[in-house]
Amino acid sequence: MRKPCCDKQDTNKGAWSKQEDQKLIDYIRIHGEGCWRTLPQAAGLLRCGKSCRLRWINYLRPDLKRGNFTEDEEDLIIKLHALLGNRWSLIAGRLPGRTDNEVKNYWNSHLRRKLMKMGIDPNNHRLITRNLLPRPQFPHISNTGASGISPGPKVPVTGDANIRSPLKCRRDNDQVSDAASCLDDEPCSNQLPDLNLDLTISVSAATVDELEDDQRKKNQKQLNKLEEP
DNA sequence: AAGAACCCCAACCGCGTGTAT
DNA sequence: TATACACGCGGTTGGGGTTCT
Repeated sequence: MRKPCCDKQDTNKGAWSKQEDQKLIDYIRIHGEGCWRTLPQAAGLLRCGKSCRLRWINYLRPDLKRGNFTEDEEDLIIKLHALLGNRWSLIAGRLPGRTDNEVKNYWNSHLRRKLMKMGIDPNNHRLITRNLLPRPQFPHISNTGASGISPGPKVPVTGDANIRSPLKCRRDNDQVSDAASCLDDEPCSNQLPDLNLDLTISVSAATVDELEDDQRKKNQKQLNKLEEP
């Protein structure tokens, strides 16, 4: 059995004090990041390593961009979410100065609602059509699966939709946005026209399929590049 | 003014993966 | 090969702040 990451009875929990923050900053300034398990003791902190790591990554890192998300960032998050699903660390990796936690929180508190207001299903980035769609819905797609907000069966994905890092393979039943599978399976007539993933203005419907296919290949290449060490 | 309801976000938790032994 | 450990990820929680009634 796996041991707990730290001796819980000897650690503080909850909000960090300024003194704790300072100790962590000072320690990392001198010794650098890493060895999170031994860091708390070495830095004189009564915290578990995990907690230190999270505090540093999400709050104390000097390169963090604080403040509201710009419209450009919003657009990018939406588009990346359509492509990558709930892979917050991957999405955050493309937003300099933003953390996965920040992006995840922003998605759950703002962007989900914003999309729903616009009549877009945030889970699969399709228009919410309510009986307007003549063609059948895809039976393998769950309405709740991709976001992880509502509990429900996780949908295993196949093919290109399951974009993975060659180094950091996620769980086998990892969740990926249905939009991603949508891109792979067939053209989505009700997909947002401006979600062309190239972050450019949309093009005529006649060429959307072609471009999507082309873009998919480009994106895959880029992702593979970015994932390389 | 006060309590309820809602929202936001920092922090925690459990689990999967990679690596050392 | 098997096991233990460290790390990183995504989902969830809870407390403080804000808005509503």
